[in-house]
Amino acid sequence: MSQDRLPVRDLEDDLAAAFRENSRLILEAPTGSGKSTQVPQILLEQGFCREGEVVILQPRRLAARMLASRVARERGVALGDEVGYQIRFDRKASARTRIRFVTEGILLRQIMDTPGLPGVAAILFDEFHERHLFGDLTLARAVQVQEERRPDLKLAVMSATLDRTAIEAYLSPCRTLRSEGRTYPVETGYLLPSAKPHQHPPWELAARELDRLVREGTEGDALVFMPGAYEIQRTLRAIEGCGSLKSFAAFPLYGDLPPNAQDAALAPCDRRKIVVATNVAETSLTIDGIRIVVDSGLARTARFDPHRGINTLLVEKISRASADQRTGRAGRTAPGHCLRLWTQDDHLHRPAAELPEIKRLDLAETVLTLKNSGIDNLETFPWVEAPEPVALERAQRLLRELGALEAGSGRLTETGRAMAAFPVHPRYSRMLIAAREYGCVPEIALIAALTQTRDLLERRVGERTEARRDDRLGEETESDFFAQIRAWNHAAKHRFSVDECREVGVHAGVARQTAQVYRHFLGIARNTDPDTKEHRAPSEAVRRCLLLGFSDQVARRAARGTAQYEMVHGRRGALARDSVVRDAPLLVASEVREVQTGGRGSEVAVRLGLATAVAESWLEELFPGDCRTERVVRFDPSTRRVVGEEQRFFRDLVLHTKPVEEPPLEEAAFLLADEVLAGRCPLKHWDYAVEQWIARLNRLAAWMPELELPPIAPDDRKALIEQIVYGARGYKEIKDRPVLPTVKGWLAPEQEALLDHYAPQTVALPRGRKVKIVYSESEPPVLSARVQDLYDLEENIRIADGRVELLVHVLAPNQRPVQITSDIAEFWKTSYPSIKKQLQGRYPKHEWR
DNA sequence: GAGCACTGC
Repeated sequence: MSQDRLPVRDLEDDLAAAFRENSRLILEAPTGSGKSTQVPQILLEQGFCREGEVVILQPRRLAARMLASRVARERGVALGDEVGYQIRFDRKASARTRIRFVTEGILLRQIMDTPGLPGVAAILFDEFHERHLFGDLTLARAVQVQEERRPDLKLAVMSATLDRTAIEAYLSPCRTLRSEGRTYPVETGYLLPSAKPHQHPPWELAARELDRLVREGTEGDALVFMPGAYEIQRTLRAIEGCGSLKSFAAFPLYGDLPPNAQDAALAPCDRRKIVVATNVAETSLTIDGIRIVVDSGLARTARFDPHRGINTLLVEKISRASADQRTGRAGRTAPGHCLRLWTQDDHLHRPAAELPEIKRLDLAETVLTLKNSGIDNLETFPWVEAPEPVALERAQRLLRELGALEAGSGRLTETGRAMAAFPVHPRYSRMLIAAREYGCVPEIALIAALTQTRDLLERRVGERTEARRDDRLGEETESDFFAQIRAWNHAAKHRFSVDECREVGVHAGVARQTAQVYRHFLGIARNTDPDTKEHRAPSEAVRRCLLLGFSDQVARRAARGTAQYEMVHGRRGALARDSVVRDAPLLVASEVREVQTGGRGSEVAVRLGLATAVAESWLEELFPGDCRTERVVRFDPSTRRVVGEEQRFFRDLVLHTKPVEEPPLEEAAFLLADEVLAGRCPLKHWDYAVEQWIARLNRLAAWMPELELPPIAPDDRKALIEQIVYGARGYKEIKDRPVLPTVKGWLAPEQEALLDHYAPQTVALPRGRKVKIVYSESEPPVLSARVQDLYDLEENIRIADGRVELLVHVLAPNQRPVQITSDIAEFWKTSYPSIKKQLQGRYPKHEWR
């Protein structure tokens, strides 16, 4: 096969020379330079592979396979002979292989298992700018290996765009070479500030601007980038409404789309076409014939918040590098156009590149992998870019909790070593270890496998599919995993038949991949424990294992009939809508994720997914040291009384509460509650509060000896109580005071009526919570309400930034989030004078209109 | 009135 000489071939001699002088190299070469296919061949031709193979790291499986077969074809050899590839569950390579394309996880495992890398002469890190976690780790480890025992090992970092100064410093001493690309020019435009892009939803802007480009005569097919499936659907609808675009064929394209729908978007089309896509089209998939790119500049980005220990998936602005990558999609076959739906000024304020994964993902698996290969000191490990200390600390804490690391030394335990054999998040490997004792290894292996692939169950299926699901799979309420297991078993029974899977809304391809991972996990488990049998374990055993893996994500339902749950570590969230676990007072969530809600994504909420119902007795059984009972004094806003309670805790989570008949030391309880509620004593536990009081009074006695306060011994509660109860403020006065005044008394009767009218049908909270109603002085005035969780006595009314805020105590009968958007102009007219009058007294300095 | 980008062992 004849072919044009690729630009990177011009560097042939430089490359060889650089590698003879130096063991490290940076190659900056854009799309179309031929670096992925030619550089390995150059090394082979120049004699670098006499001692071993050249390994090329690829971020994607498909790319590894395609590149391998292209190079094999160019060299006229059979795939798997001189040229091969290796990805998970698929290897076409042999002892004769000299050029091997691999994915990142494969090489990471290899370098961790056999650090000397026998038989490897060179490693090329392709597409390194994507900065995947495994790629980063592999490079760092390779550099370490090269320095410690393999000075002959050649390393090259290849990329289209790189933050070169940083990587040069990291690899120093190293040579840097640059090559030309082979793409067509793309004319790139921005919106003008007068277009006010942030005031319009991206789908409107995209349809409008695409319409304009087409009317102006721009040629070729169009690719529109949107952050997710929802925005894609809106864009398609908006395009339908555009006159000039009527003759186009429009397709959605995103990862969760069934394969045939994806193929439809990629296939040639007899009309001009518009593909509306997510980030899949930025790197993973190429669409022929694209000459117009319209970019919303947005993407959903996954992060792990190490402070709260939850994953987030929120719409964010993409970086400049990512925008350039998207732009390049318009110039692959001919000169093209790109329109960015943001202003040039906005562009300049965007980050140069995406944050590397190591800076934004959960590092538990990373830390376990490193520790397992004898890297104990994570601070001296040569990170390409060091992770956040808090993220490392969070990862180590989880590993300690799972029993993988020793509490004091931080060294790997026996359990930890066994866990590291499983290529999966340590939570699941811990469960796989526990499953041996519980006799449910197959179930846990399947559960772990299910989390490693895309979602097995199609989301938002119609009623008929739902009915067939119920009919053929049976009903499941104990765990979302059990529902998935049923679905997978059903698919397996029908040999992953696409038709049967479609009937019940199961992705057949996903089910098939899950089967491979499942068998792999089962194999590893059998290696270490040959007695592992396949049988049906009781549901309880499996659920106990899940509890072991996710004990820090135990959640208790806030109230009957709500989807709101309180979690360990003071977190809270709402159970996923499609969860089968209904009515469970106690559950463990295997997925905790913050997502955007509301039309413009203005609000965020934590969703608890992959839920499993658990029993309270299991907590006592598995974590006896984390369960305890405490006596608590609490203010009950619905009765406005302080009550004494006995609370049962799992760590910091209250499992249930039992009223104590006569609150102990009731008088003091009132006082303490008052202190707590007024925010002067931010405590809720009785004993702790008393201790605080003792400390405070002792301090006071030391500072102000003239008061002649007698010192109080820590156990002298009686003396303390007396001081509090008969102290200067007076017990009676506090006891009789209405602790939580509502704003109602301050309003005119008609205003009260209006509040009454709105509140019962609009407010979103369990009984007794407060709602914050905000009156804005904008034109027209806006009245909106939002949840206020704090019982804030002082802040019933206040002014901030020209807005008047009232806190209103409302009892809410339903659970729905609320936005009051009724016509309130009239209400404002009548109520403002009265509110103003109230406020003038309180805030004399404010200027009132 | 609503919930979900992309990979990899």
